[in-house]
Amino acid sequence: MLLRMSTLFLRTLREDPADAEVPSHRLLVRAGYVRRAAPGVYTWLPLGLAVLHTVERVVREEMDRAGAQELRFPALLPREPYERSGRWTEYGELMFRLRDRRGNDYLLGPTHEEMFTLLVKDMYSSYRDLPLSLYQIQVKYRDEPRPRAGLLRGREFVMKDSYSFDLDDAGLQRSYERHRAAYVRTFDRLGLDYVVVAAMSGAMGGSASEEFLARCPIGEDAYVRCASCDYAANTEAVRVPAPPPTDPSAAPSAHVEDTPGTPTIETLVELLNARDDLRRPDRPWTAADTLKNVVVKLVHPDGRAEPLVVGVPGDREVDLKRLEAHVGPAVPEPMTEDDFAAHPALVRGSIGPNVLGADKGVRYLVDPWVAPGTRWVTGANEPGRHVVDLVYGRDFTADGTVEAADVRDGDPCPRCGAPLRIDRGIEIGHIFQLGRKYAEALDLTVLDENGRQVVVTMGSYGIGISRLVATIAEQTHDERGLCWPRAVAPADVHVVAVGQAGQAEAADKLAADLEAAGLRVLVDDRGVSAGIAFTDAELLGIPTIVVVGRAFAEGQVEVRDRRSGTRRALPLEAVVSELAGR
RNA sequence: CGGGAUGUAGCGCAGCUUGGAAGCGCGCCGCGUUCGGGUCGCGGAGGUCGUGGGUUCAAAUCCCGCCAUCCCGACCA
Repeated sequence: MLLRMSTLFLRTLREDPADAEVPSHRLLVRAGYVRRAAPGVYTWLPLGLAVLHTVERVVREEMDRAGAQELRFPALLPREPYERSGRWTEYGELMFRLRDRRGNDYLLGPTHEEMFTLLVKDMYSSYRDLPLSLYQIQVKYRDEPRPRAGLLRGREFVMKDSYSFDLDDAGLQRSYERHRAAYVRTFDRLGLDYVVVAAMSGAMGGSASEEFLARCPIGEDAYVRCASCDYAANTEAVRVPAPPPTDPSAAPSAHVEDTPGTPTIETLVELLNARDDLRRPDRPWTAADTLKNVVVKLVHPDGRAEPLVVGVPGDREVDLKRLEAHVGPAVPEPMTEDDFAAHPALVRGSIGPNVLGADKGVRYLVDPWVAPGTRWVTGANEPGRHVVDLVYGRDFTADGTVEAADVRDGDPCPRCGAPLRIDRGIEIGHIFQLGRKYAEALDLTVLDENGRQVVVTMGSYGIGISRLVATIAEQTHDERGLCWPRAVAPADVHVVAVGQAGQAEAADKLAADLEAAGLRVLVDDRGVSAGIAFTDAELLGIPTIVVVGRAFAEGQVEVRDRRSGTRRALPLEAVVSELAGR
């Protein structure tokens, strides 16, 4: 492959586009790899498409190696399968819907579990056909409420999705492990810095699930990692270890106290510490001794809304993202003034457990930090009064527990107790053990060796291919521009000619020789000034830059490494063997 | 959906406060010049000032509505 910049469909931009914030987005647009077509929708220009294709190829090779078979569904899908699985409703606004001239409903596929399941149901009916893994690399559509950061969160994006079909749980486990191994190989080959973390299965349903997160400060996912053991989890999926049980009989009976002028946790703690009769003998009161009952509105997919009260320690916030992972597909939202007006029993700022509970019409869940035997100060359901020494399990109970309190840097590891470190990442892959949810809904069964109908168990596995392009750019760029790893660069060598004493001709010949030696070559034959040629070469980010310039008169060229910036002189005739022999 | 900001030439922006002939830089076209880090000079092409209404002799500028985009929070590959 030989690309000449004089004819390549490319225009680099000197300035950052106004709508781009994160580095990968800015650089991919400036370097002429992609262009925005609509919010969250991008056009792939020749160089960008080359990178996309390379990433696809690596993914494809590893999926094939893992024994999965490629096929491809349409992006335009009929309503019916999604109606059957319940997702026509569950997916809500996130789904692009359209109608044909006859008034039939269609959608642009946000994911394809239904289609795969139905296809296998159509074609297979025996346990002898299993196990089976199928995949496709395809464009997905999701009407994201907020597309962001260029390719990182688009409304149209390229995804590799695969599905495994097994007769039993052990088979599913094997298929899952194969996919996991294939993902590790794929992301290693692409040169990514990533972690594998425990995840919630979310809207997909099912049980075990892990995410592959590329470490990156602008990532949208927060995860924790244990400093001492190998525990790692998305913050949504962290399980807080229950505090050691305390002896409730050691606590005095609960008593209501007048606490005027304490609208906030902070003022309440201050007052508790200031009152001689309430002061703790062992240590001062802190916000962590208070129980905060936060009201949220739980909105169900069918539009129904109900209040839900979540009890968390007063020094922590309710993390709506974590909460949602446990109450999905319902979505928790903050309460509005109107919502509070509809529930006069809930006195804002003073909500106590004795008015809560499913039996009283308001569902009440507590975070695991609120464990049996723990002692709390909390609201007494009227302004200016609080209950002290209220013991969970003795004085009040909830309808259940839910992991909802925010996770902090330094929180104990659920496995070994060492402090957790919190960090951010970009979700580049997600693997699920779906189980039988879709197979049951769509009636995918096979006959086992005894001739009995058995429901198939499934796994679902995704890689965000277009997102990977941006993620790699994000992890590898520097202040001068893109800086591709060799495995995904749109070319191997960028040849630049500067000067007029025959350099252009020599560069062109060198480029042709490099191509003949099997390298992918980009040559800057535009005849622009050296400054422009060098700056663009650094912006485009091809790993090796060869300069045919000043030293050409002595038969020398300069070979630069884009990443390290190192430069060395080589005789012109040695370049091909040197670079091709890499 | 809540909060913040922005819409003026292909791109990046000024002009708006205080209404009075649409500007600058980059890019693009032509001629010359220069040639290892965005050379310099001369001459050009290119704009319904997001949109609808209002005020006014006169609106990019003032007022009202709408639309769009970006950023920050709740969703996901």
